[in-house]
Amino acid sequence: MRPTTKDLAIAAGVSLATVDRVLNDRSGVREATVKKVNQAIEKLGFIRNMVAANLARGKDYRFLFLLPRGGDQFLAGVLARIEEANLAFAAEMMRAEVRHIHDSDPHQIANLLGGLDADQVDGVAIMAPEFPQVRDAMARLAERGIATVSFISGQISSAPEDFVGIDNRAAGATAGRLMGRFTPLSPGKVLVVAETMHARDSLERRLGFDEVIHADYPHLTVLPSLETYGDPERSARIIRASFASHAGIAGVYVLGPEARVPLEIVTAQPDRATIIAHERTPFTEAALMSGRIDALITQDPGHLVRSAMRILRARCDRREILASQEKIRIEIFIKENL
Amino acid sequence: MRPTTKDLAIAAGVSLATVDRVLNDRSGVREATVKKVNQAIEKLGFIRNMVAANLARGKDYRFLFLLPRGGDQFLAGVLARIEEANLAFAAEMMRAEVRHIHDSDPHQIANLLGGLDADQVDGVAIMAPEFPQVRDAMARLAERGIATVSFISGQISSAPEDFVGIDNRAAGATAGRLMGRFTPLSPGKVLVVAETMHARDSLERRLGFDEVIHADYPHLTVLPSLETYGDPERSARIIRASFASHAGIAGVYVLGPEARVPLEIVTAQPDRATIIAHERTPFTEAALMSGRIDALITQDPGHLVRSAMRILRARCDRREILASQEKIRIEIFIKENL
DNA sequence: CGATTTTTGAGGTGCGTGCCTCAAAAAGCT
DNA sequence: AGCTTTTTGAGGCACGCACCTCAAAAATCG
Repeated sequence: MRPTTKDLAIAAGVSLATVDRVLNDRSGVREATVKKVNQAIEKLGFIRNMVAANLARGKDYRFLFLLPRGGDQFLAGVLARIEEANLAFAAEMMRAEVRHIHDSDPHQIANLLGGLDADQVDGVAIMAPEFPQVRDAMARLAERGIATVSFISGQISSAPEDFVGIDNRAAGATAGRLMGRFTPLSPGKVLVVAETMHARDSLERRLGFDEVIHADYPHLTVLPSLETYGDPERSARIIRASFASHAGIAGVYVLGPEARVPLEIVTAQPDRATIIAHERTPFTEAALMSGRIDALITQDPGHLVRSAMRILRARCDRREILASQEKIRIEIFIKENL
Repeated sequence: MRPTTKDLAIAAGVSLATVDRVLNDRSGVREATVKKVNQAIEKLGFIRNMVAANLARGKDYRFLFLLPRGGDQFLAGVLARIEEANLAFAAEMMRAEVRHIHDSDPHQIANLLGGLDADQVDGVAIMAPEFPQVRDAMARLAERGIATVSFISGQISSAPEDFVGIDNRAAGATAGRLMGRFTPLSPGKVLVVAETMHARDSLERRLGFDEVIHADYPHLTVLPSLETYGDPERSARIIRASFASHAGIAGVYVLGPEARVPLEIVTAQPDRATIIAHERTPFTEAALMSGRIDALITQDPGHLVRSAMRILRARCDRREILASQEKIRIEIFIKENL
């Protein structure tokens, strides 16, 4: 049987009340007594039953996901997974809500964060571009006892353990490697399509991609990134223009999750280029199955969501996390392992 | 606030005792009353707090992993993950033990299963080859109220929801696709190395591999599988012999987790063949990083272990699982996304 | 209809912990 | 030493549920 607080009290030679004070680090306990209790914890291998603790406290964990308002399919998937996680984690007294933000309005985001109260929210997962205001607001949340993690797009300041998402440089490098190995050894050009290169994620992916191509596939020339700004028409126009002005495009790397327009244009070309895109959505999935996309570099939205919630929860409980479980993998999908 | 059993009792117009009888399906309640309570559950959206229930019951979940005695690095990784999971799941009152079996002795396995008692063990995850005796023993466990899942190597009889592991045909197909795309378009031969082709896993991987190669890469010839029987010397001998008698070996597919010997021989050849292997171990990882292996097809041991435990737990609680969380992915690793 | 059997209710105790109160003990100070 | 302040202890109630007992109510049967 696992030792309980009662056993602990006896072993430490103190009362239950004192054990309780130490465990929940309340004030009014001498250093020496704290030490006695901690030694007893060591000796007994006491593991606190957080489940009973939360029951007693009547506590449930309320988390907030701050996500961009944008409506791409990847984000829709994340939302769906949050709903799912709410069901799965209901038994553990955790629930998450979503609040949408304008990801180009740091002021609004900072305001929202500033308005959060520790007895309404226990933790926040934030997906937002980097702004000093946001970073500061996050720091102030921490001071008020609200746990935070950066979600998917990491704030540069955030420590690795506060970031839930993939290493985008490595993801780009992965795309680069596949591009190199999937295209013929003869000289060719590679098109890179992004929504915007102002986002750090895109920059990092591009960086990783270029590194690999330059180092190991010098016969490939990576063209300057095309920015669609999320506008399908502009997107179609600039991609068509690229094909018109460049002969021998052997590959296309789509940096973001919106691959529809690039795909249409590319597949309409006489010579079929290798296409590598990011994120698994109903669209990219279908394209992969039908052979229009050659490989997908993804991160699992379900894992992202659950991991964020588990990490926030661990922070609330001042617990260590199980690193191996929370490491988000850069997944490679081809038709066969979808 | 979530409704409690007390709310349920009021809503159903019965007493707490009756609610309790229904929830834990004890006898002595009329059909009509059961129905009333269930309707109230629906209406209130009552979710039973299993955490409090288990606290009250003083219950903890004891699971058993039955694993082959064999000592490959992949299995060692699984063992390590079980230890890890024991820490992570301690808070949820679950723990797992490992018992080793001779995977060629169905009698021993069936005996072991037959000797298990429902008040010592709540669930069992079994990794064993297919034998009728084992299948029958598993069925009898179920009758005695002990949950079971097949672990990694699926019993053919087991329903998909009782299997924790990957689709090996698809894994083989994935390897086939990568082999096809990673090797030159010129004619070549592909060596397949397995520990034994008597295991269903190996057969399925080979099957999936061949399907893809035959369909899409007819310039590649897949040679008959070489069986090492886990013997390094035999292994070295037959692989060397293959290289001696076949010119133009463009690729090597190592079906199992023991890639050391094949790798040594292959890298010693003048012409470097593409190597694809299974499972992530310290050895294969190092080989991938140094470029001696081109790609790794893996399943995450940590995920396998946790998933098995969550599924067994859900069975015990007669709960649905979150399918998307329990789906084991066929992962592709290259140097860049390791 | 009365006798018997089956259902149901009321209430208690315990699981491991949080959190509160009040009084007692210990420590620190002049 | 006497006083003040800080620590500590004892005990109780609560959380949501399991499980037990005993008696009362309802259904069933002949």
